[in-house]
Amino acid sequence: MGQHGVMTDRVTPAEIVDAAIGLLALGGLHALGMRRIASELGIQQSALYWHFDNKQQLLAAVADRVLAGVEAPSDDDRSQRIEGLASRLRAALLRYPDGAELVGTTFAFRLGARQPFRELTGELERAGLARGDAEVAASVVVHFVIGYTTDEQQHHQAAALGAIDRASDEHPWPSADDHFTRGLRIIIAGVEAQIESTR
Amino acid sequence: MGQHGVMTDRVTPAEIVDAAIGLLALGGLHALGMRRIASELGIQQSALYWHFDNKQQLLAAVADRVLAGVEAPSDDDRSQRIEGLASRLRAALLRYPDGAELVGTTFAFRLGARQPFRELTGELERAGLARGDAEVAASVVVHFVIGYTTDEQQHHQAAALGAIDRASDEHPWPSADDHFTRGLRIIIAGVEAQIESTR
DNA sequence: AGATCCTCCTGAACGGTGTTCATCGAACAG
DNA sequence: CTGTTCGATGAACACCGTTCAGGAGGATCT
Repeated sequence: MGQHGVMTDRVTPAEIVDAAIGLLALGGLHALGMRRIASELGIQQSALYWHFDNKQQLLAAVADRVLAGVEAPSDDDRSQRIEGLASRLRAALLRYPDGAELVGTTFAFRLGARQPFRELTGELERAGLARGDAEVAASVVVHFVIGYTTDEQQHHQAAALGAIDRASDEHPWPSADDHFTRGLRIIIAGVEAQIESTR
Repeated sequence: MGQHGVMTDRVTPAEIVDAAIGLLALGGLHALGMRRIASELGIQQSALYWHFDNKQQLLAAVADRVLAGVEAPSDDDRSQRIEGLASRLRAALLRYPDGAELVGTTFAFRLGARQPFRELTGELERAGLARGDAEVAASVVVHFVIGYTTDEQQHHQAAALGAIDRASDEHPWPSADDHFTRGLRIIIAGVEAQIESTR
């Protein structure tokens, strides 16, 4: 009835995700190769394929970890709950380089990263929207958050990698958070209007 | 004063983009490798680097071609012009496999694909929004169109590649266009509300 | 106790990828 | 005819994700 013996040197999926998160923090998606992850664990790359079917599924597990703990604040005002959830989602994406792109790809492939979308959908159903309408509205919010943040991170990294004209830059760059919040509020106004109209 | 002699076999950037577009139509982004493009032209891969600094810039030229001719319809109603522009943008992205992802990456890198964004911004400025507000609102629209369509195309191709549960699918799949339009109208309602409030 | 099974990993290989660089031919200018 | 510049070659470099036969070792069964 062993379950485990002592069994050091063996590796669990959770440890693999830990190592991957560490590399993501240091070098972004570029550093997240199978060989790099494996060598971080003192393991052969091919060993990873015993725990995950392919790289995409490993990345999906990483994306889920990036989003762990993202949930709506318990505010009295519904708009504030939605805005809070979107802002926390954005903050989670910004915590790691390429976080937004990673989550975006995983979300599009339907391999994970769907918890915030589901929470948003639930919130909107509770507000009186039909299931389908709630999903549509939630997808508007989620696509904006992911898309805007991907854009911002990719531009940021491209600029850091040199060779970008600071002069001809369209976003002169203190105001990314402000732009994001203003865009988000436009969306929320539209959502609230629809809730109003179906009530 | 030669300009050109006869000069067959030599290749222009436009011809390279033509070949790339052809491959994109057949096999999506996966088929868009430097070797594939070069061999389509009967050329060595390394020759492409004389015309483009790197693959990203070549892809940016392809993305601009994908978006060629996307412009707002001349409708009396401003909301209809915005909705029409967004729908035409979406149609252009859907014309090629991976079109949305290609344009999204190019847009984020600021290497091209910005014409619809600029047109949208102009439209909103003409409606009375300040420059910054117009850009924010335009980015909400563009990010939704690109994000939603990327999602749709990626899911579509993942499903076509087998191994997806049709039963546990969250979008039961006749209604992608309808979902898109409904999401777009939520956004436009929010934008119109802001135009109203600043007038 | 020995034989078997199953879990987890190794080591090597396969077929790709984007990018660089020395070299070279052909076309043009003076 | 000489020199320069454009445009292309072909080989190499340093990676990448994925597959697969095999082996080590603990768990289970007889």
